[in-house]
Amino acid sequence: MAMLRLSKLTDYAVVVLIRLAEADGGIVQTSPGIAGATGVPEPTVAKVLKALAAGDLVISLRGARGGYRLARDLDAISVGDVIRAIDGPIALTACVDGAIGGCDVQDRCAVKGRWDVVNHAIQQALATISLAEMRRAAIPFAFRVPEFLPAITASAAE
Amino acid sequence: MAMLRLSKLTDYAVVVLIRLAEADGGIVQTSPGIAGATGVPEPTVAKVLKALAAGDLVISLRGARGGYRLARDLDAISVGDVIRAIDGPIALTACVDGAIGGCDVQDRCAVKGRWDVVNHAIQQALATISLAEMRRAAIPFAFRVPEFLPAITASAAE
DNA sequence: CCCAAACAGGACCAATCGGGTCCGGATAGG
DNA sequence: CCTATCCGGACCCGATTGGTCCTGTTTGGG
Repeated sequence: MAMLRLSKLTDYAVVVLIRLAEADGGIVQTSPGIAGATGVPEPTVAKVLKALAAGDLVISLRGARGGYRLARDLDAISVGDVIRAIDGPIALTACVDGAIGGCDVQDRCAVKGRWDVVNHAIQQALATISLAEMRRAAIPFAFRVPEFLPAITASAAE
Repeated sequence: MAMLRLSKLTDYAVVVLIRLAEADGGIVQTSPGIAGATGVPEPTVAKVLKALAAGDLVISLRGARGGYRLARDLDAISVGDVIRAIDGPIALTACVDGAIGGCDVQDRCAVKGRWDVVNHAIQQALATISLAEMRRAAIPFAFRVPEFLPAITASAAE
């Protein structure tokens, strides 16, 4: 029903990353700790953290007293980075240029590289928004105003 | 694997719409006719056409000698329109502001309206690109080289 | 020196969703 | 009046995702 399937895992990733930022300063946090603080199930948190670590968005400290730490400031992490770390590379259909196989109507298919343009526009839009902006846009429940987006309209204009 | 799941049905929709435009001028085309011309299975074409008609992108003429006709010029149809007609409203997760129910951690969920910002940016990007532009970016079968798409990088970059 | 805590990296299962097909009903032309 | 064609469902199958678990491996503390 929705096209922007960021899969809910990505949503959790944002929650986890912001939680990680709120108690930053080099302080490592464990998976169960973050799970308890965010309400996300522990195994899921662990899975998300692993993907985030593989994408170099967080640093993992192994062993006892280990945990996770932000690799970069939230300002340096874009939404596209998170999506790419969780859901893999951002591509449109199976019909995109790098597709392996599956499009059975390739002979007639008139949309070979067509979506690349759209793809590029999306990626640029995603690269524009940082997690810091998303945290800023998150209103602590009480002050939420439906259509209030100060930062983006100016910066994402082009 | 891919986040921009425009589901392939949307891809077909673009093919069908462009096919519809190539023989426009008030000439109605039948589902099997379009299917034969594009290589897309007939039932799928019919399904796509229905969704397109429901989204007011094409006009359906019922009865014998009936068929489909473009409702607007390709220049007036954006990619977002097509996606919205096929995949429904463009939303990110089930966690978006208008979600009915499903997010079980709503109490702790710190990303209430956060994705709306990203969502808006995406929609704006999709509204910018028209089908006419996508047709322009398509290579007419002859210049198509399997692994090598020289024309796109040059012509679409502009 | 040994044990506990915590990450790594898989495999694995269940459920949801999308892709695709088909059928009866309505409608308009011949 | 008959036929061709669209309409609007329901329906099934496959794929993908969400979520869980288990077995190492590493590191700090007793």
